[in-house]
Amino acid sequence: MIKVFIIDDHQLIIEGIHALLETEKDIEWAGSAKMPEELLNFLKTETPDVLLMDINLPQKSGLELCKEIKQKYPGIHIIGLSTSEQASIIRKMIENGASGYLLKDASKKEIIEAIHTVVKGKTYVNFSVSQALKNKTTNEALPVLTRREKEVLDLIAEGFTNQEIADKLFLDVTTINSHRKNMLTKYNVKNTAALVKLALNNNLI
Amino acid sequence: MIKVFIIDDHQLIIEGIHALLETEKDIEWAGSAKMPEELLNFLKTETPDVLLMDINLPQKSGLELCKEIKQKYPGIHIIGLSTSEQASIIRKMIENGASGYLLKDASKKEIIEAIHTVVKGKTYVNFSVSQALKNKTTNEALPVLTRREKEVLDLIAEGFTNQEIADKLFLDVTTINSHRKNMLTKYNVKNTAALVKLALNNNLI
DNA sequence: TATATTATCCCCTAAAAGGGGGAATTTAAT
DNA sequence: ATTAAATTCCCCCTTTTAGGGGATAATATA
Repeated sequence: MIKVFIIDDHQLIIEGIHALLETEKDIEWAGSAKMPEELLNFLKTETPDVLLMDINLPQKSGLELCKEIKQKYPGIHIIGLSTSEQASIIRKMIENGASGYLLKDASKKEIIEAIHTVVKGKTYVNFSVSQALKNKTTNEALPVLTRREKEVLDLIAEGFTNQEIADKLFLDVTTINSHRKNMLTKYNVKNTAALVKLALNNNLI
Repeated sequence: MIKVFIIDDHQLIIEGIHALLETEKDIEWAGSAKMPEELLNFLKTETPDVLLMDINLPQKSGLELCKEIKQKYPGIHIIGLSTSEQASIIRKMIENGASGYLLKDASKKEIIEAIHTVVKGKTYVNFSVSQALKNKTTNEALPVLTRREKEVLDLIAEGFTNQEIADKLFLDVTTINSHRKNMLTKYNVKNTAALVKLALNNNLI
């Protein structure tokens, strides 16, 4: 019997997957959690074989949680669950110890296949995901914002001008402008509007 | 028997809800769709009692689809399904003819209750949603983007200048600039960066 | 410690956006 | 049929951003 635990902040998805797996004879429902702490508490007493993990958790990022769990309990096979096809995120999940990655448009068949694959110690990614990984080889992981850049970009997105930001941060206008231009260059976008969109779509701010 | 149809772009959610409802004796699974066209095709031959609709569909906004369905098939009771707690969106769904609204963190109990409620002609919103509606009375509904404004804003967010947008849409630069300025005024934001942020945060684009 | 990155500031010019008006023509809704 | 809303275009002028350079000090990081 494969013991499967799920962490997802949406009750409906938990119950939906529970119902999906219930018909599988070799899969045992270990339980579910909506918050990272619940999961960590659970793991103190019990150890599931497979952990399905939504990577868009509200409090903690799935990436960090994945890393943490894998360090403490290396025996647990983690399958990331998300709507995101971002190659960079998927890669990072795998780097952080996940054994698999499923998009939420996976089918029942795929999720069961994934569970069976990872308990054997193999890695599973479903078709759409592997497509995403292939198609976006060029699409490297996005550059990271430095602390200052994030600070500036936050204020830009709130509608402040370079001058206003400079005043707030007690810096020169040219400094703010440099940061702005650096960000445009490093993310390869044409102007601030596109920068803000990219940043919001990728949870940079 | 209550015939329930679901439209959602995520296969896993479709199958999860399917599995959830399967144990209910008075609920019959009418089918599912991932795209609006599939749904519209289905409705040409059959008529479900309840339509569960994810409002964050990729192609068409749930709001429009809801309106369209209700006009053509007033007998169908629509329940909006979403992760968004935005009062403005929920209100608009109801205005556009939805009989209910469920967050994806609803439980099995709630979804079944919702189905039973709406077929009686009543309106159902789950606890979290009604809380959201109450708490955000101050949070007025955001102005709506007109079709043209949305078109322009999409292009602005992609990084095009007024001139480039004008060329694309075969309009004068001043027209695009007017739209841009109108949007700044109607959403009461200081510049394009803030406009893009607001639009993305509220699913306007 | 040597090297790379980050953060800060400076110059210049051209392009784009923003702020204030106004006005005519379509479209949609009552 | 008559409003109301949306779409289109125009003026003037100022502020802000973008693009091209470059330079120096402060932190990390190997």
